[in-house]
Amino acid sequence: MPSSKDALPLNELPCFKGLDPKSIPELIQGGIARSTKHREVLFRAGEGASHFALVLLGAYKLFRNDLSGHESIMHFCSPGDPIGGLVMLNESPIYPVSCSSIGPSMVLRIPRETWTKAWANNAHLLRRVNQMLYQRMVHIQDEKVLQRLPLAVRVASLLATLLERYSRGSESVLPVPITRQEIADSVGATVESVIRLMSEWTGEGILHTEARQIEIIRLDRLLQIAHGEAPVT
Amino acid sequence: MPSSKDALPLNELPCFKGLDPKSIPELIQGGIARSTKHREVLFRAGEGASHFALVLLGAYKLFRNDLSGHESIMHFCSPGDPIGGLVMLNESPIYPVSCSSIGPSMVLRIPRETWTKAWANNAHLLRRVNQMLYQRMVHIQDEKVLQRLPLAVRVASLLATLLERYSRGSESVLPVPITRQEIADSVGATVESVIRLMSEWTGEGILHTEARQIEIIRLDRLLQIAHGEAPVT
DNA sequence: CGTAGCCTTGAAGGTGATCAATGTTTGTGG
DNA sequence: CCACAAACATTGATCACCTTCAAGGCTACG
Repeated sequence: MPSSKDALPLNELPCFKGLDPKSIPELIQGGIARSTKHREVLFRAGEGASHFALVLLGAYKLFRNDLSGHESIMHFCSPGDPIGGLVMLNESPIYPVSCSSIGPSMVLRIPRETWTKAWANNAHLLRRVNQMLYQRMVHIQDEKVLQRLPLAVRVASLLATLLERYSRGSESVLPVPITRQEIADSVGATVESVIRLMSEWTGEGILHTEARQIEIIRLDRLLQIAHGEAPVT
Repeated sequence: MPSSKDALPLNELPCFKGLDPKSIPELIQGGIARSTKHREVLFRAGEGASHFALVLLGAYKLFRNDLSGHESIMHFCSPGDPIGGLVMLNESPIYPVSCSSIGPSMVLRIPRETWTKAWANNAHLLRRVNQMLYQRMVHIQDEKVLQRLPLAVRVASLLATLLERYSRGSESVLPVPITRQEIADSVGATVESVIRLMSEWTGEGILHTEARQIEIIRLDRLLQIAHGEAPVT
């Protein structure tokens, strides 16, 4: 067992919160902490799902490729997020999405066996998983509602959401090195379009990018744009 | 208790399949079958979720409205689908979507109490619900992947999916009166664009519409379009 | 028989895609 | 530590797809 497991406050992860700490070892039995480098692939859509995982550090993206190979990003995972927890329910589970890390990251990789043994019959845990799934669902629905709105609205929404979810405290810098390509893949647009928008916003002092770290200087204005109240330029 | 409840083979609904038939009455305690007319609203996004429901007959759409009031359709529900089952897990649940019927339909409306009493601690049922939720998630992800592809691909995909999901047997007519506006709201486009496409397809003998019933004559060609293999016109 | 909901068609215009070229940063191996 | 490659960022020109706006027709139903 890797020592890192003890070092991390597992019982503070959202899906374990409130549980009897003594029951946790059972839930992560066979779990191995795995570090991944930037852009390293954890698994690919279509592979058999032999493990699920909990994000410990960094960030991961869940995505799929369309016919022409373009990536479509479904979700950005931050510490505490379960990965592949939902697919475990199936008999012969197959990952519906691919997963790769953004920046150096770490997951706790837990064999499916542990799921069937310790999770599948624990109503409390199942409700927890359900709830996280529900939130992810609402989130993806939020994005769908935005589908018809102008690109500026979608990008502004994404950035605001990421800032809210990722940043601890009142930090205004996204702690994850997200590229403009990834932003484009997430909102369903091209890099060029995203760049044009963000360049404009940088010029207006709303954003600032340094070493791939995106700083949101004027969250208020970004939210205005996200809500379609942007003053006509 | 309405007599219709006994008339319907509840134990054949996907979420009850395989359960001990004797346990079912407990699961639908307080449930009332409710008929709804075409376009009747079952609940609105933002309302407190006092009930969940199972679709018995007909169809329902789950949707949300964007800033400017446009509808965005998240899901079409067919018989057996649970409605609002996921949101039940929250403390003070609030519907994340609105729901209205398409054509005359019927649901079994079950009070939240029954959920907390009979469902919340039943691991088997929770897994079932989880699984249906999972499928809905995969489906909405499928749609997101299509987001960047041409409208023709998205509409063709939707029609093919609906046919597959809704039609019993090898029927080629969608048994639900879906309007072009609803198709547009589902794929994130305007009515006019959808009409132009479908008119063209009707001209080519792929589709046929009569009394708002859409018949898919050449599923093979529709699938070609959906897969981006459409011969250049 | 009139209204409401749905379908249709046309013309004009814009948002964002595509293509192409170039600059910049990061990472890697000799 | 330098050189080279790979990944990322940027800018401009052109063009297509789809939206928007407008007007009119069809069908169902109270």
